[in-house]
Amino acid sequence: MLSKKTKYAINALVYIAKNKDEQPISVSRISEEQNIPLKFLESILTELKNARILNSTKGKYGGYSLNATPDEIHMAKVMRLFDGAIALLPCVTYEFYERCEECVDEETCGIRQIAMEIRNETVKRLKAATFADIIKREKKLKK
Amino acid sequence: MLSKKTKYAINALVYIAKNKDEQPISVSRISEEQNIPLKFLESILTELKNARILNSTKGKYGGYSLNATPDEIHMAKVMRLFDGAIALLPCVTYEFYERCEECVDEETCGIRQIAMEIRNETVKRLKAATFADIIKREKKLKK
DNA sequence: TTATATCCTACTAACTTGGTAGGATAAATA
DNA sequence: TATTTATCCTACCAAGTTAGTAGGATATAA
Repeated sequence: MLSKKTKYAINALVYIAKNKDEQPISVSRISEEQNIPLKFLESILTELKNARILNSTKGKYGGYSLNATPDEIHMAKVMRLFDGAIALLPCVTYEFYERCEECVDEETCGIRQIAMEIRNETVKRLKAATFADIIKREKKLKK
Repeated sequence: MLSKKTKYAINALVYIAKNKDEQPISVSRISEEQNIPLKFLESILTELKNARILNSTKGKYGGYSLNATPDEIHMAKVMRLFDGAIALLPCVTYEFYERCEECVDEETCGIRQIAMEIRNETVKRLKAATFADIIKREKKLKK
């Protein structure tokens, strides 16, 4: 399950991407429009900025803007940032690899292969889910 | 990520399935062979029994045995029992459905479709991952 | 100088995870 | 029938995570 943090981040990013003509957009505006607690959202956007997914400008009329085009940012990136590994087992993750403590022998583990197949399929789809794609899907559904 | 509980459960079930000629198998034997804390394993096997995945026989020479053939029990069942929903969003799970609080409009949500596609693919693979299949894979890897 | 932004540090309540402790109950066998 | 060896059942607990809140420092446009 995605954490609230990840879901808030995705909603905020979709909102910023949709309103790209009015960037930068302030935290308070996003908070009101998307119903996300202000202070919590603040910390989320700071993390997105530190991960170079967003840019920030301080001071009056400041706020956040995308640091790339919507087709360059995808769900896998956001999920990894806030929730960590995507895979079912730590021994099949690429960016967060760790041995499975419960595992007697990684090489002959019967569920490792299965977890790897699921991971590959899932990551492929999450990388295809760019914010451009998400917005396209929303528009299609609204018709 | 799978919880330790789920991983212990899978390891215990694989062990019981592999040694089906010696059933019932006691908690203490599984605990020693698979390096799972005794009391914790006890509670796990009780849950598996309540879910009718295992049978138990009390008293001397008692223990646990499978309540079905290894090709009838799969990973999806065990994961749902201990970790709950498999999907990324509560609004696309079949057995644990809930509205997404953060969602403004479920019908036009751009990430719901994506989550549903991933869920379908993942569940399909987890249902194919029966204990017969897991053991087959292990044997193949040991060669 | 003032209004309005982000930035930064610290705290916290509630929940989940990964266990442990201790005894009640049931059945096989001597 | 007593003993041994299982499961069954209730209660507890430490550590970590999640979803926030509080309060002020800092930067910038007008």
